[in-house]
Amino acid sequence: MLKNMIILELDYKGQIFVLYKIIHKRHAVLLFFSYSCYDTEMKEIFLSPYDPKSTESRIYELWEQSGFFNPDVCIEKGVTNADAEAFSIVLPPPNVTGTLHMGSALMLAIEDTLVRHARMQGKKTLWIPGTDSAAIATQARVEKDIQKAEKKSRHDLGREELQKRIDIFIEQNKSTMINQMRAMGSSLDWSRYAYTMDEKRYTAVMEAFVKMYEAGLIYRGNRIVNWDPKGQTTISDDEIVHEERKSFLYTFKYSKDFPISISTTRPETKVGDTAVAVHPDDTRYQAFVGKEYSINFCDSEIKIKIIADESVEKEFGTGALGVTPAHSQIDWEIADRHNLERPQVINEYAKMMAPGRLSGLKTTEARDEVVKWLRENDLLEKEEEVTQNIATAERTGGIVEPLPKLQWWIDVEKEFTIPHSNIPNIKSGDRTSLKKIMENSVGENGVSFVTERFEKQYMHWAKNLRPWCISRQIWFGHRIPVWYKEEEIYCGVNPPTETGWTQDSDVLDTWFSSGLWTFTTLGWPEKTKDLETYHPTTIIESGYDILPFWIARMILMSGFFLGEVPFKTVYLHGLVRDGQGRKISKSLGNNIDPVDMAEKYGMDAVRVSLIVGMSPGTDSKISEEKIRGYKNFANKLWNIARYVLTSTENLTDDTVELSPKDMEIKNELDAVITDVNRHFETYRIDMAFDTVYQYIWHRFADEIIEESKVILIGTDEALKVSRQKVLIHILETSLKLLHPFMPFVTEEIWLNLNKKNDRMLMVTKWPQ
RNA sequence: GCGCGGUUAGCUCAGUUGGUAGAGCAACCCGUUUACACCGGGUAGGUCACAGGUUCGAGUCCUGUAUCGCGCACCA
Repeated sequence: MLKNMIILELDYKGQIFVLYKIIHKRHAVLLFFSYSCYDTEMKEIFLSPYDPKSTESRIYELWEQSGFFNPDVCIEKGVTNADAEAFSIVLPPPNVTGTLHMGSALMLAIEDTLVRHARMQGKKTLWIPGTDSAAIATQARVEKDIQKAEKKSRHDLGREELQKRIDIFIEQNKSTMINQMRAMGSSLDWSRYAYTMDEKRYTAVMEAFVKMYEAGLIYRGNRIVNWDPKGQTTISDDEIVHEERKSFLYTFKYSKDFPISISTTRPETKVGDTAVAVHPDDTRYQAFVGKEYSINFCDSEIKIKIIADESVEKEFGTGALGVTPAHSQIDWEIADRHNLERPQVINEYAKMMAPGRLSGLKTTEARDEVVKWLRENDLLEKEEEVTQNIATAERTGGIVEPLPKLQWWIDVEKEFTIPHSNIPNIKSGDRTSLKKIMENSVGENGVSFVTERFEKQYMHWAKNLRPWCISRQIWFGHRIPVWYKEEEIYCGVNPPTETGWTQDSDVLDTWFSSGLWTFTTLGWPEKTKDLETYHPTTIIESGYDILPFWIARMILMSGFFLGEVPFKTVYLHGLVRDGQGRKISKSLGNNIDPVDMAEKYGMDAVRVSLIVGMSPGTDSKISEEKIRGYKNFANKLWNIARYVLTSTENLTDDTVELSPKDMEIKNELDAVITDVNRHFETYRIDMAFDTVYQYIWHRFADEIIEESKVILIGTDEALKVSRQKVLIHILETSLKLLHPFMPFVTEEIWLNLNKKNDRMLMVTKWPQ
């Protein structure tokens, strides 16, 4: 009778009225009669299709109230042994400026799966939640909002007022973000929540800076930096995106008397030239090496020395390089080797500082002006169109202008004595450097990568490590704990007590504090129990796009401050793309919002859709159809539970031995468990899920249950009871195996299996 | 330029130490008889990018080519 009916329940005067809509081909007939559920054994909840909406928040509340997200509570309540193996993950803190997107949803789904699995295995399991202040992005966002609403710049507001506005903005966004993480079902230990700018973390960052400064690894120096004129700040090499553009390569001479022609794509910088470099072996120019020329170039008096340097390629252009030390990274290094002057000719607003006709022009205008001048003076020899990679700032899109600036740097090559070390090949008390720490931390007994190719990428990056510029000219962030008074410098966690000191106005690169994240979240610089128990963390899980930014910096920082690696394993996931494999972008309008999708299909379906077909390090696809498919799976499971429940109600004697056939079925399930465990060990959770999914749907439901229908109407009592026992066993095991992936629906079924005295599914023992 | 990946069914992807090619979605056909139509049963669909090599045997290992993508560096 119940088949082919859509059941609508109406609660009326304490009775439940049920509307059955009987489907008969295309005709629908409505019947109306009352049906009392209260007296029956069967849980009325199973009469309707699974409804994630009414379930999920209720279940999450139950979990949270139980306290089991906190490993200390698990030990206290006897769920975990006090001496169990530790398993810890720090959540890569999502940016407070945004809402949860599919990328963070994937991250949460993967990590929660790993964490729930570990917890059920009886490990002391800690997953630390956090949010990130994302200094530059946040400040830019708030400034933009203020500019739009009030037509004011940050300078109109002042540092303190801007800070206040940012704080308000962040408070609002933080709760949205945290609620969305909860909606995902994330079993994060909220009692250990950390925010990158909270008091504890702030102090820790200050402490870290001071320690590195005292070790001589942080220094202030005038070097060439990547300056973003649009964002008015320095940026690191990693924040640069190269864009291909068409431009012209000009070949010319500085003056009629100058013996060598040079080529450039940026003629406007040539007023800052102090040398022409040629290769030492280049016979064409050897006679001129060492000569100096004074020239009036486009209204600027310049002095050009001809030098020989190995870095010049004979074959490129004319084989001679005009050296502009102040506005080119390579030229700056050449100037180092040859002790050249470094006049700055472009300022922070990308405008010319040169005298005469170029004075005050934008660089692009100056370029035209210089070319015009060259033509007028008959100095331009060649003009060819070339495609060039131009450096732009990732955040603002501004064209990066290399400039010399006084900034704070971390010296990655400088040697220091490491007091304590667990890093492979580095012993306590050894002389070492940050670069050596980075190179040695990865490999046997150190950090291992789930996807091998990222290890190669990492090593490549570590080998080419350069001085790291850590100061940023913005207002929101961890302020550099350095004070100046005339010629004196003071560096300390607390400001100097006497008057007359002014603090450095810059803040730290956001990756400086992020690098400390695995241990500042565990209480460092204090020697806490958490730090001892959970560090190094078991695994770091994040998108592969931040490998150099974050993973590498954490290894560097943890190595320096703790003498150990920050994590044992690196699991990097790919980008989430749309159903056709395109990048998700605003212009394509192909964004799929995880929270919207969860409203429609349930969070379990969203989580699983993200995990299926995702192998570590490879981009994955998400589409609404896929999510719908897994909603159906949740419902399938729901109905399996309903069937097992109704057909085992009268199970009386559970001492009966299993029939040979049922024994076989049980062994088969054990093989599935082994497979799933093997996949978990290699972090192939996509395959682990697929194994469970295939088993439940196509073996358990399609075959075993179908078979059972015959057995259960039969007359052989022993066979019947045996089968009932096996059905219950398979259902319970399935729920356990599935729980890390689909925590809500499995917990809900578990709670309705009349197992009131048992633990919640999230802390039952994982099948072995 | 240097380094690293991918190329397997119409689409998206698995394929763990070499041993008869797999899944999901889509397509097509059939199914109103009690867990589920948010379902079931079935059908069709592949020179595993190409060329060569190792091997009794290659999607899997080696060499080369094509092509798409990623990372790093940048040529002034």
